[in-house]
Amino acid sequence: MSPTTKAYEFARSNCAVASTLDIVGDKWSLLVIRDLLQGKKTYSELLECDEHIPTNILADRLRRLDDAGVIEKSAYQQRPVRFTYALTAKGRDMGDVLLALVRWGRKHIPGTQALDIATRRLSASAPPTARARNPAKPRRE
Amino acid sequence: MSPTTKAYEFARSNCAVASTLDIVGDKWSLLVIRDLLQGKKTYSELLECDEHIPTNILADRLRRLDDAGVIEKSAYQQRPVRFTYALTAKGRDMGDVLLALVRWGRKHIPGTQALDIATRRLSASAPPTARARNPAKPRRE
DNA sequence: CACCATGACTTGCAATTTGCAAGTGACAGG
DNA sequence: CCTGTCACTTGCAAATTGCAAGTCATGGTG
Repeated sequence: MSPTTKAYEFARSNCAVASTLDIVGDKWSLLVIRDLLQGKKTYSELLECDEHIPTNILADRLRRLDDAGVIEKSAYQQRPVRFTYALTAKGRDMGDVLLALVRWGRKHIPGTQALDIATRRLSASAPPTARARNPAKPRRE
Repeated sequence: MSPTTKAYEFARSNCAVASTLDIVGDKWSLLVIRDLLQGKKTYSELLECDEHIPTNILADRLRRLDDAGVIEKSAYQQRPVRFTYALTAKGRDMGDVLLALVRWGRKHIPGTQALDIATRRLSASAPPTARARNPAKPRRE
């Protein structure tokens, strides 16, 4: 078996939040879902995200999300075989989580941008986030 | 300085989702916020969650969340000094993210329970989650 | 045919981060 | 003095990340 991850095999508790985090609770999964929601389809497109996801991590996350039934992998051509990744209905429902994250980020982290899809649905809320004082702690030494 | 974490020092991109995940994008942070939202206040109360958070991880997450301005630590008594942790307004706004996660979990992961607060706000949606077939992959060998 | 190019990954490996167990420091009570 | 509680810290081994480089199938070009 691959040396990359075998974790998330069973739930930490029956709490809906904890169980959901068992699936997408890491720094990358939701970004992959974000990109798929925005129309990216292939491995190489997903690899080019602004956050520079490492290729082995992307392969691992796609595997996990596929296992969890959040996305679906399918070949769109043979010779040479090439794949497409797409969200399932289950995955598309993550859109609400993404939207909540965007709203929070736009409201509390100065200088952050919304997603294209989110922008359309966010319409009137919050101006272009005026770069200003961030109420974060002065950093403990 | 402590050997526990120094990461999350700068944003991976200006995307609101990515920036928010830089703060709460791990398996534990949102569970701590969940518990604070549900009324837990002290370190030892937080330590007793169903998911068994390791004590060093809890200490680290509280430090991070405090640095990020999501929670606030304050002494509620001297001699001996004892602390209370509470969400700031910024932290309370994470409630929407939690709610989205609960809704997704309840809808797509059989056998999961909602939070107390969420239950009140979730009222009519979805029955007590009828334990049934989970459309997850049959596990690649 | 030789050579370069894609697309989609895998492998190696060092640097972080987890997770578990045990230890510490400041008191309070008996 | 001994035991207990709260709030953490330390030590490590094990798991996960992140970076660079390699692989494999096939297609195109000269």
